[in-house]
Amino acid sequence: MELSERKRRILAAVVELYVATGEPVGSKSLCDTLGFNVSSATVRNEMSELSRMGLLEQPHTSAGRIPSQKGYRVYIDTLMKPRPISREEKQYLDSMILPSAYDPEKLLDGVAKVLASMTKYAAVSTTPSGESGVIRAVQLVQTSRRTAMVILMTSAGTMKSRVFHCDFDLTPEILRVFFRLLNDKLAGVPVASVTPAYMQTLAASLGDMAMMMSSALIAVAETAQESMRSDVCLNGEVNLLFYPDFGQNEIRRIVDFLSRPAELCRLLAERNRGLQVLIGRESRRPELEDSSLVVSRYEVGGHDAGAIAIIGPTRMNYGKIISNMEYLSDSVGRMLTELMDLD
Amino acid sequence: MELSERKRRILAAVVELYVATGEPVGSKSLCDTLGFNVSSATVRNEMSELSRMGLLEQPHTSAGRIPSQKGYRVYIDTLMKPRPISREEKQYLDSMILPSAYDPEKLLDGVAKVLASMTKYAAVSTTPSGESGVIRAVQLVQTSRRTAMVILMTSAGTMKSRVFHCDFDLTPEILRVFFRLLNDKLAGVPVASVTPAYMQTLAASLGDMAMMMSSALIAVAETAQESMRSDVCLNGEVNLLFYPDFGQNEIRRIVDFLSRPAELCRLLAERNRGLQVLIGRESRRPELEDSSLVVSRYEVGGHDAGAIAIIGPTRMNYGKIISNMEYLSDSVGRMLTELMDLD
DNA sequence: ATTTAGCACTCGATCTGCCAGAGTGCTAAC
DNA sequence: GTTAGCACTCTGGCAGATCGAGTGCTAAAT
Repeated sequence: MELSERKRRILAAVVELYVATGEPVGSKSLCDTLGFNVSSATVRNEMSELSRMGLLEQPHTSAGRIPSQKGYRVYIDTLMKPRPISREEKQYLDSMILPSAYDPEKLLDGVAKVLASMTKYAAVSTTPSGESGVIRAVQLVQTSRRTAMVILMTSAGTMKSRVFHCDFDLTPEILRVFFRLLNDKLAGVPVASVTPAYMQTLAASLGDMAMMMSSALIAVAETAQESMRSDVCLNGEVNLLFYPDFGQNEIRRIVDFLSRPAELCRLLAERNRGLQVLIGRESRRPELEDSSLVVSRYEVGGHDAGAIAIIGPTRMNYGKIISNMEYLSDSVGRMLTELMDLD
Repeated sequence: MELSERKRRILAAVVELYVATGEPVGSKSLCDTLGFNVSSATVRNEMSELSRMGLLEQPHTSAGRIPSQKGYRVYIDTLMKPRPISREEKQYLDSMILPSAYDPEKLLDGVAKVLASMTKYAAVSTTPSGESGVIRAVQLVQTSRRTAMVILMTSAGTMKSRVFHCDFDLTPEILRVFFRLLNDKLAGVPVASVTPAYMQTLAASLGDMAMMMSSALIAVAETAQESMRSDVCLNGEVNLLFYPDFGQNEIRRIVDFLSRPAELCRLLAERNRGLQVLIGRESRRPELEDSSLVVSRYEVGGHDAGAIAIIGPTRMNYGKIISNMEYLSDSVGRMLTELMDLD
């Protein structure tokens, strides 16, 4: 599997040319573009060997070569020079997400937007999952005469809120008492254990209060449940339309896949920490066999929390994307850690 | 411009057949489908006259007829029988949006989602605009040692929140004092007048407090600013891909238009109350000349607040959509009014 | 032992002409 | 006013011809 220097350069050139133009690369144009001092015939021989090794393939007999999925893999792992992100790019990314850095969901939604508009691919992000977190605090705020808001913060960096109605006028006193009770009972409790059954027993221990505040208790349970869920933010699916790589059918399959948040979430969750590139079938999702996925997990307060990702044609400018996504997922983690005061 | 009963029936049948099949309707198939006791030749004569009146048109000489934009207009205004929404449909719609009825933005986003999935067109909704509202209350909640959340409610049914950081540990006392100050100064003030300049003078009148809480003041100003904005929720753009009515080019123009929230917002804002159908060029947007727009404004607490809309090909099943959208915008209005305790 | 030039071959893309089918408009009869 | 009949028009699909890009192989050159 050792490649000669010349083969390495040829493979890299094929990938880069193909990514740039979208057309199979012939021996002639390869010679022209990369000023090798060899003839097209030599290049042809090399290419033919790369084909035999499974790194290049031909759409049909009399066409040029395109990289195989294995070819892309070798390119990414050993040939591609990582292009460090520039100061301008950093500033651009920061400036796009900073305005929504006041709320985890808004932030991740903003990240998906900027990713989509920057890469021109489809972008996905998941909000921090509070699955393994414990309740840090519950807050109660009156929002009108008979409505109030429950806000539930977890140690995993989530913050969820919900408005509820009462059928009597709320007073600061009532809320204060109930606030004490709630925090006494719930602080430090793993969100995962706040099930309907748990709330039942909690209600029992509250006596009269539980009757009055049943809508509040329901709201608390719902925010707890919701803290465990990762929201999936999807953006820029339409970008995929403009790649000739995808036909009507591929598009349908991909869009259909993207429209299933649960599966998408699972796909992003089965990655390791850090950044990972999945080319075509490597994702083990038949719907994505013609697409590539670049996933980068982010951490909040030192713990793995969520992911950002883009999905595009296998023919993708990996170099540019990887550095940007690494920076972006770092930024997100930092901002959320700060926002949630977890540092 | 009076149409004979037979012409009316023929026009209606052409619209309905064309909407159903997407193919130009010929005299023969018209005769078959609608069991008129006349021959295709007679129908041909009638159709030819409808063409002369500008209600039908022919893609080319030897094709069947399709409705012109004027034809659709006549159909919608005078021929279509409003199909009342069924109990099941109501239940379905309610069940889809109820789970997100705890927050205005979530709700409108949910509405756009259900609209898109139900109609298979692109759906848009705008969150309530607080432009003309006054501040009902400002709430402050501690969310961690050094962070707190500002929540700002307006009489227009908006509720916006923002987390801010302090560089000292917050205490309930500080927050309580600051809460009193804020509400004294801001309750009843039109959100539109809470400009940076206004906050400047407010800060001046707060003395020491203003220094300590400058990040809070900024957060308040930002929530006020944001209360005035309508957020645009967009969903289901990809649905448009699957209509043969649109070619690559039309799709590009439409998607491009949809990606500009400001214009979209303006388009929805220039409508009257209630529901309106805009066929093709009636929207006065060249990008939408091949599409139709169904907009329905909703009210919160008795005042016009926002809109929901769908965008699809001119060839659209208007009857079904109109009744559903009327119900949905009513529901949204009701839910928000209740959520914000404005009834 | 590599590299190169030359050449026959393959295959997709494009263009052409052709034909069938669907639908019309018109005319003349009912 | 309605209908049957007919000539006419236009699209869409299909078959065949041609073009061009690119390959693989062979034999000569370095």
